[in-house]
Amino acid sequence: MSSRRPTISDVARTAGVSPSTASVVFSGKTAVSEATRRRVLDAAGSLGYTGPDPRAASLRRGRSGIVGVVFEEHLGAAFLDPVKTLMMDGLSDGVASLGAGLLLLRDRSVQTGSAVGSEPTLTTAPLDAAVLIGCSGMLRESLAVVTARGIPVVVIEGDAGEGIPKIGLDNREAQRQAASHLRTLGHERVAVVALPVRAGWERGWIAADETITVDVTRERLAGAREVFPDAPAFAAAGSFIDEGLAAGRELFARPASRPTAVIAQSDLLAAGVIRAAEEAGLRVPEDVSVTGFDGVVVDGLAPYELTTLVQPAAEKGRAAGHAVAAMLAGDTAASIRFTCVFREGNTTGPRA
Amino acid sequence: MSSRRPTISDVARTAGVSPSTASVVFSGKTAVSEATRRRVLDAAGSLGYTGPDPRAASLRRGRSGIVGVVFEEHLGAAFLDPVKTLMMDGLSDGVASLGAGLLLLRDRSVQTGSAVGSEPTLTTAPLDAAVLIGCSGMLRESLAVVTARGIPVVVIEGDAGEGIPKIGLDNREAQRQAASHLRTLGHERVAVVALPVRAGWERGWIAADETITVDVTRERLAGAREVFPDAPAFAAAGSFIDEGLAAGRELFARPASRPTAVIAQSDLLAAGVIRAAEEAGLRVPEDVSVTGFDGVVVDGLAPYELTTLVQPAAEKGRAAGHAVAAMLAGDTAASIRFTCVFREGNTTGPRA
DNA sequence: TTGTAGGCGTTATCAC
DNA sequence: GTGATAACGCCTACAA
Repeated sequence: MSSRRPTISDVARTAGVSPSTASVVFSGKTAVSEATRRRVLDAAGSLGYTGPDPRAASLRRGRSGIVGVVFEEHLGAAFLDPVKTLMMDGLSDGVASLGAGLLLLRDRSVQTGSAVGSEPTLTTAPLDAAVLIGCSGMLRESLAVVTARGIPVVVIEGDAGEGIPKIGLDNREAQRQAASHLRTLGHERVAVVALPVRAGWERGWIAADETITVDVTRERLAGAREVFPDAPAFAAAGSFIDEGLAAGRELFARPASRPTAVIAQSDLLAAGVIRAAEEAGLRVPEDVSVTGFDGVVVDGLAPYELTTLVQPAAEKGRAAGHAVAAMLAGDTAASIRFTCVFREGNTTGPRA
Repeated sequence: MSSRRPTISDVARTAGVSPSTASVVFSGKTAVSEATRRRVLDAAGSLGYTGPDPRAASLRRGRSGIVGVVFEEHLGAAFLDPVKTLMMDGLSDGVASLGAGLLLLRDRSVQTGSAVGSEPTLTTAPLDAAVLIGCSGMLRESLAVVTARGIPVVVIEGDAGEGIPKIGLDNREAQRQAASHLRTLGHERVAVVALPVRAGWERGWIAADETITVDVTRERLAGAREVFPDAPAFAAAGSFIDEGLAAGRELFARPASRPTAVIAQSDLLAAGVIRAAEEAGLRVPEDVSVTGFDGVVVDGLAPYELTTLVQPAAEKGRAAGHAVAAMLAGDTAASIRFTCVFREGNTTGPRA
């Protein structure tokens, strides 16, 4: 009935060896005679010692074995986004080689209204490294925190500036391909349904492109604008079917100005736009063509197969994991830019 | 160009105060005169000190602010399961009040083939508490590790035995309802498409019910058997549409023995079974009725609305979070059993 | 309000 | 192969 949990010293004492020897038995860093080893293990067993306290070990080692994954949004929202889901999958693979675990974190700036200092964050979590995801303006802030702490950082889909490895896509070029495809089909009145313009954005028309702080949104829009310089753009509040639906309703509201094609910046948005079209009595692709982005499987899109850009989401995560591992090993990690693959489905067709 | 990161002592020295005073400035545990406070903060700024090292702080405090979430499967698979996704959402809410973050962990027993001791696990992660999810046989092992470490633990969907709070569903009773519904419709030849029987299970017919180590699977099957004692059961290798498809093909292979109704233990499996039915030229629900379980939105199920049991997935997560918080506060947490709601869709109908 | 002292549990280093 | 020693960086009684 000891009042506290046994420590490695207790074990060592019981086994009749020094603490350092006992430590070595558990870490395996140095050879130990089989006899000693046995005695230590037995002592541990009889004392109910289950191994070194990770807190103490990580203080001593300077490593916690934890990689933070910073999401801008509410975690639930992150899980609901199929692209992020795939990325996490790859990321968990990527850091596994490192022997690290993933700690889910929300961005600081999102933690409004919560009790001061109670949240465990970028500032207070015992991280070996951090991966910032799907970033934007928030990025600057989180990045500042992390770099100030001297923690290696990798950014996925966002620009972090000098010396920060970033894993991204050829967003602009890819989106341009989709736009070209539409132009080839004869479309001229094209509208864009964009991802959020910045954190906390409410949906609405994008007035000035310069106000866009989210890199992905800006780049994809730029790609579309290369082909259709005057295409109006309506930004959603997030990558959800419902947001696409709302945006679509807006686009199809006035028959006179209705576009013959819509470039959605994500598959989920595209799915919503298609629903809005159906709602408005428009056929896809006969009356209106729709393109997506991501190449993920979408809910209830049944008869349709989106014309979209397939991105290697899981690969991005894996690459980020490897980059982190490299940095932790003292190497420098290079930025990587993945390429999207255009895939034609049945949601685009010749202009009516 | 100091060779190492500044510590709180460095800051204190620079500010001309004692380390403890500096510490207090950062923790806010005690009042500090505005002047001292300023000086300390200034010193910190000039030294590039970004706050207490979490590793040291957590050693000292005995708390890391991290709650482990243990998945049996590959993390990616967990993310692909909508039920788990919802649960994580609720869980992240639930522990937020605690000021803790979620560390994603894979179960020990699943880590086959990886380098020995390199993985950060239940054994080595600095956890304040753990939540075991969607458990089964693995549970015993993980549980042993965690309890041996003296870490508070909560189990979602699984039996952990004495004194371990568990968050679950009325699986058996709920599944019995669906079965009754089918019998009311006149069905007699009913088959069950079950969730995995144990970790690492390959799909196949369940020979003996006693071999089922996964609680959810066993309970739901028991519920179905209350109404259809002789219903054959085919267990999938996971809760995926493709698995349901494979199972369905098996069920519909021999016309002579084909069931008129299928009880699937998850909505995803049900969706797959429906596909298999279509493939076999069977109409749903005219030729074969199908019930699901979970009440989540399913991919491409378009014209169908599953007859299913809606479970409060997010609530379960939230409850687990609260339970963890309670235990950490020294209170005892009670087990909770949520109730599923039967929802009739258009995938069940009278026997042909 | 501020300072002093001691230890949280481990492990790296180096000598034996 | 084993042991003594010294941090790792912080926090919190308790004393002043």
